[in-house]
Amino acid sequence: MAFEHGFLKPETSHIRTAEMLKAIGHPVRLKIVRELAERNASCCGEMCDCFTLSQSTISQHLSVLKDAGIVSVKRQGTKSSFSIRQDALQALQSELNALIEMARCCCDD
Amino acid sequence: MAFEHGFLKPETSHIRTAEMLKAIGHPVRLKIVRELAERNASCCGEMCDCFTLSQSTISQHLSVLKDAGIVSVKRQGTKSSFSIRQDALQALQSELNALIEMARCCCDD
DNA sequence: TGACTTTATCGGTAAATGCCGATAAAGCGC
DNA sequence: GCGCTTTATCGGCATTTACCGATAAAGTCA
Repeated sequence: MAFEHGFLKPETSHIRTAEMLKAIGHPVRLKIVRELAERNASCCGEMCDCFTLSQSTISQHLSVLKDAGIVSVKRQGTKSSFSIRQDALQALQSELNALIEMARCCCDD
Repeated sequence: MAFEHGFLKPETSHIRTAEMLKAIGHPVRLKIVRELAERNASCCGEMCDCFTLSQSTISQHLSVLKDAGIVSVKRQGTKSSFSIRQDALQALQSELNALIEMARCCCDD
């Protein structure tokens, strides 16, 4: 659902970007992303250990991150292995860089 | 309410970061930020011209961005002049950089 | 097959969000 | 003071979000 296709209309990519930012714009999900970045990959149960929230809640947060394209999932046995999508973070990074560059050009500091 | 004090507990700054990301994680607000980055500064009325939304809606979006510390406001006559806070964007940038760096270290690409 | 582990999904609820029109507030110029 | 312009705030509404417990689904292994 996210990032499958290489081509996006500007406006669509704009919405995609907002979706990604929104996904990591929640304390729990931001922490999940950090935890994932610190390990190679992790499963839902492991993530649950980092929080006092219920398993279903964590699973749903992971699902939001997946739908936004921030993480990818791979089934391994009974577990689901989640890992960061670097391309997603880099897309956000270039978006931010562009904003900062634009702001630097025309906004007196 | 945002960024006034230099010292923040790690967890607090974590929440702040999420708040900023959430603020720009909305298509309208992301576009507002882009518009502001392209100009030096702008007022609410000018922003309204970029959208088909009502004035009160745009005003509220600007307020969200202000509360999150993404933009600053300066009253000028009857108008409010909004402009990007580069320090905020840069804070997000370094957050993202840190994440990408962590992911690069331990996540096989 | 059946017990077990792990994750996803369902149903429900309280709170937050996004939007609007109407109105208030603040600052001009006459 | 009185209009005028611009912005902020209020009340209300529909939708979304975040959370939970319960349950279903998928996989492993004896």
